Amino acid sequence: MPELPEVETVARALRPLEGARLTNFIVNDKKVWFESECEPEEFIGKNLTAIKRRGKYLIYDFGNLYILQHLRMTGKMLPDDSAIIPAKIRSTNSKQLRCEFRFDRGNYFFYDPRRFGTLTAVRDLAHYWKKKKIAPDPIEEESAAREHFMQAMGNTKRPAKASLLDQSIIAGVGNIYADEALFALGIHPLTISARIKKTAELFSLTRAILEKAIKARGTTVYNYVNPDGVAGSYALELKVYGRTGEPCPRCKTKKIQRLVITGRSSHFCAHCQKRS
DNA sequence: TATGGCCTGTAC
DNA sequence: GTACAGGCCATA
Repeated sequence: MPELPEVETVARALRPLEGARLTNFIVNDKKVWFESECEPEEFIGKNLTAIKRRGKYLIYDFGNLYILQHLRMTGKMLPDDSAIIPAKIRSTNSKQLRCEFRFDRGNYFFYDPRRFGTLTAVRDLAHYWKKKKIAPDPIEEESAAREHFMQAMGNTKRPAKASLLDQSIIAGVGNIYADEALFALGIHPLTISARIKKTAELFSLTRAILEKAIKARGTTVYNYVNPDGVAGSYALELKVYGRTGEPCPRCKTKKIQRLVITGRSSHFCAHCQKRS
């Protein structure tokens, strides 16, 4: 479920592990160890010096050697005694418990029912972001991210919705916050990106929505995401996402519509969000 | 640039 | 049973 605010919430919850030593590291699902520059065993015995984030990636900094974790749709980091992990999964050595981090300060499972999540070991972060075309983080590197966004948006004819989901244009935005940002500014999701006049405002508003969602500890739609088992509350703030058929909260006349754009569902108000 | 595939679970 | 799910990658 995680977009930037959810990943940030996870990073904050795991931050007490900074300074801890990784005493063991058990990979249960080989598929999780993706495009890595070394074997998992290389991390055993190392100190976790910092936990950072860029876009939707969690960064475990082991000092010139990093693990990048992507939670994709259903990935969660949970303490090994978490009640969120079903007993069935626990007792069958399911691959859904993708791996286990054992720190001298506590053990964590990477629990991921759909098994889309990944762990990637890298030595050179900057090189990795460049290779994967991940834009600067809109929260951590605001001005660089804004500059990049302005330039990239002016350069593409793709629909606004597709651009907001494109991590090479803005990092960390997924389907929920993309729909919310376009609604907040009254931009139709099919508007050609380069034709948007309020590009600067779109960046600022998207950033503001992400910040507000971080304060709410993220959005929880189907189940819990946070390592402490507490649900995020931003779902209460959603204006259009998942509200197909409900009256628009702004004009209160038209109903929220659903439209598939580049394979993903978009939610919007045809009255408040006109194509320019 | 758009499409299918990866996986499993849940809602209808 | 069918449709759908917050993301990304490989492929055409």
